Amino acid sequence: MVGMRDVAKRVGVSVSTVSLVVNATGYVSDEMRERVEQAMRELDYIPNELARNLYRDRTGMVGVIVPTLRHPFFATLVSALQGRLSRRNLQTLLCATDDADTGEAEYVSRLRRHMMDGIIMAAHTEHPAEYWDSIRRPIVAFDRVLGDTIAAVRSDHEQGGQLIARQLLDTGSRHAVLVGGPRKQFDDRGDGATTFPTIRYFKTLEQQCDAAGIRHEYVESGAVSDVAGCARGVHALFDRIESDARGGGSTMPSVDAIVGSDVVASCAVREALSRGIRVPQDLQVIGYDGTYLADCAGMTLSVVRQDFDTLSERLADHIVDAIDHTGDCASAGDHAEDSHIAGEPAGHAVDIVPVSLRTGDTTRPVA
Amino acid sequence: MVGMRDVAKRVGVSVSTVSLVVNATGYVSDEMRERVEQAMRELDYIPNELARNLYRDRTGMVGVIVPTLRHPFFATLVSALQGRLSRRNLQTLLCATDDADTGEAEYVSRLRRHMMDGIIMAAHTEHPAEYWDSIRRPIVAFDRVLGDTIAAVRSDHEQGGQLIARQLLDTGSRHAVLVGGPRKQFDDRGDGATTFPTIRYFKTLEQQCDAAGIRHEYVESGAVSDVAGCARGVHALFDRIESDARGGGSTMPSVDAIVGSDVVASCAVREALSRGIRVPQDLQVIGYDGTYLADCAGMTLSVVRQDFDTLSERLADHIVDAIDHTGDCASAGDHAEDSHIAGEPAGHAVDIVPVSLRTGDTTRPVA
DNA sequence: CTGAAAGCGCTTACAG
DNA sequence: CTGAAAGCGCTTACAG
Repeated sequence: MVGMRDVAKRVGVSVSTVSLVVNATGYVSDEMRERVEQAMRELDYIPNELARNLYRDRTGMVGVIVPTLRHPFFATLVSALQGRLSRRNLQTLLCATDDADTGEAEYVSRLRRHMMDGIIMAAHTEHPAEYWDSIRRPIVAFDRVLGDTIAAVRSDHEQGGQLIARQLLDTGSRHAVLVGGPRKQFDDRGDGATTFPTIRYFKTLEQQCDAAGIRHEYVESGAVSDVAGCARGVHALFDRIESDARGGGSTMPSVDAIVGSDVVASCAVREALSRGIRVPQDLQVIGYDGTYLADCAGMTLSVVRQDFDTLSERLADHIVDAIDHTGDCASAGDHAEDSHIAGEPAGHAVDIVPVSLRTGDTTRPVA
Repeated sequence: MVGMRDVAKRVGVSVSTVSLVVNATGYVSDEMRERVEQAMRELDYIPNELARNLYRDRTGMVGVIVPTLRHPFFATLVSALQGRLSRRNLQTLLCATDDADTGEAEYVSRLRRHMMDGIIMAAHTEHPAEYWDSIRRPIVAFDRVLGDTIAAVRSDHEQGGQLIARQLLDTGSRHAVLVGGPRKQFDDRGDGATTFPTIRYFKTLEQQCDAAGIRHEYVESGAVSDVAGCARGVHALFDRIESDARGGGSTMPSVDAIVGSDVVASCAVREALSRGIRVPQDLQVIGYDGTYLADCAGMTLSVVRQDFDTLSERLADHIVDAIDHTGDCASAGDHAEDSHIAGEPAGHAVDIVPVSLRTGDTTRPVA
C-alpha cells in the first residue's frame, strides 16, 4: 500500500506537507501543492480513512438495522435512506435481522465496535429503553419508540387511518376487512407507549369505522418478512369470504373492502380478479405504504402513500444532528443519573411526517 | 470513550495484558483474565475496531454496489448476500447507483479510501477492464464481466433460456413476446465478451424458438430500476396485442406467451386477467428471477428461479478467497505487465450457478 | 505469565 | 510556508 510517506519521499518533503495538501487545510505554496498532487497521481495514492478516522474518532458511516429487505417497504426505505445519507457523505452499513441469522444485539455490538457515527433502528427490538440509552451513540428510531430520550421518525399513521376511513365512508363501503401483522403488536408495552406505531393506523381506522357504523374485522397475515405467507393468508381470506357468502345464501360476499399493506392489497386485487369479483365495483381495495408495488399491479392501486423521501430526509437530519452534537454532549453524558432534567424535546420528540391518499383504480370515485 | 488504557489502569496492569485477554491470544493466568474481564464489564469497554483494523490492514467490511434496491431482484440478492457475509463476520457497506446521485466511480473511490476488504460489483459500469485491475482490491463481479482477471458469478442463463424454450414448445405456444431491458445491452463490447450476461437467456431463447419454429418478438421495457415504467410498458404491450388481434379480424390475439422478469410477468398476469384473457389457457406467462414477487401474484407464477442462496454463497466464497490470498499476491501484483502468464482459472473463471424452472399456475401442463 | 516499546497511517498543534 | 514530534487506540514481537 502506498502511503503518505511514499508520496512525501518522492517529492522530498515531510508527511505533514502532504497531509496539508490532501486536506486542503493550512498554507501550502501553489508550486508545492502541484508537485505533491502530481506525485499522488503518479503513485495512485489513496488516503487511508482508517487512520484518519482513528484520529478524528469518526468513521463517516451509519448502521441501518431493518428486519428485512425482502419486502418492498423496507427496500424502498433503505433505498431512499442510503441515497440521502450518501449525499451527506455518510456511508450505509446494512444490517437485516430476519434475513441473516445475526440477531439485533449482535449487530448493535458490531456497529459499536466498528465505531459507527450513528445507528438508525427500524427493526423490532426486545431491548428495554435503558439498553438504548446505554449505547452512548447517536440513535434514531424509525416507526418505533425506543425510549423517550431517543429521537424517532414515523409517518402520521393516524392521518393514514383517517384517510382510509373517510374514503370507505364516502364511497359507501359497509364491511371492511383489515389485514395486518400479529395482533399482539397492538398491545402497549406497559409503559403506556406502544413501541410499534405502525399499528396506529389500524386503531384509528377501527375507531372511525365504529363511529361511522362500518362493520370491520381484523385478519392476521403473518410476519412482515414473509411475503409468500401473506399471499397465502389473503388467499385463505378470499376462500372464507366466498364460503361465508354461499353459507349466507347470498351470491355476493358481504365484505366490500379490504385494507392492508401494498403487498396485501396487491394480492387481494389479483385474488378478486381471478374469482370474478369486480374491483372496485364489488370490492374496494386500499393499500398502505405506496411502494413501487402499487404501480406494477396491473391496476393502479389506491394507496396511502408514506413519504419515503421526507422520512429518509428526516432520519438523515436527525442522525446528522445527533452526530454533530455528540461532541458537546460528551461531558454531559457522564452524569447519566440526572439526565431527565429540563427536557430537550427538539431532539427527542417523535418527528411525524404526513401521508397522502392516492386514489387509483381499486376504489370507487367519491359520490 | 473508555479505552484499553482505562481498563488497564483500573486493574493495575499494562495495556498489553488487556489486549491479550481481549484477543484471547497468548497466555494469561485465569485470575488475571477474570479481573480484566470484570473491569471491562464494569467500564462497558468496547474495543475500537478502527485501531485494530489500522494495524491489521483489514476492516472486515465489503462494499456491495448494485443499481437499485427498488427492484425485487436486487433486494433479494442483497438480502441473501448480506446474510451470507454476516455469517462470515463481514459487514456489508451498501451502495446503490441509481437510487442515489452518487455515481459508481465515486462509490468505488470511497470504498477504496475506507479500506474495504473487498468489493462486490453488481451494477452497470462504464469503466474498462484496466480500471478494475488497477483497483488493487479483491473484486467479484456479479452477472457482469469486468475483465478476465476478475472473478465473476452468475446464473446459468443459457440453461434458463433453454428451460423456457422447452416449456413453450412442450405446451404448444406459437408466438412469444419477450420483454426485457434496452436491446443495446445485447451488443458485445468489441472485445468479444458481452459485459452483461443476463441477456443471454433471451439470446438462447430466441435461438431455440427459431429452431422450433416459434414466432418471437422482443419488446423493451425500460431500465431495471424503473418498475413503474415497466408496468406501463406491459400495459402498452397489451393494448397493442389486442388492437393487432382486432385488426387481424381475430377475436384472440396471436400472442400466446409472454416471457420477462418477475415484475413483467406479474404485470402481464394482471393485465391479462383484467382484459378477460385467460391465463394460462389463452396466454402463458413465464417469469425470470423467482423473487418473492412470484409468490404474491395471486396466481403462483411459473418462473425460472435464480438460486439466490447459492449465488450469494459463491459471491461470499470468492470474495473471502480473494481477501485471504490478497497478502500472498501483494508482491505478485506488482508486475502487472506480465500477469497473463499461466492462467489461474480457479479465481478468474466465471462461476455459473444452475437455475431451475418452477411451473406454477401461469403455464399449461406439459401434454 | 506480564510489561515496555515500536508501529499501523494519518493529523494537528508547535516551532522554525 | 514547511518540518519534527506527539498522539489517535490498538497489536505484536521482544525482553524479563
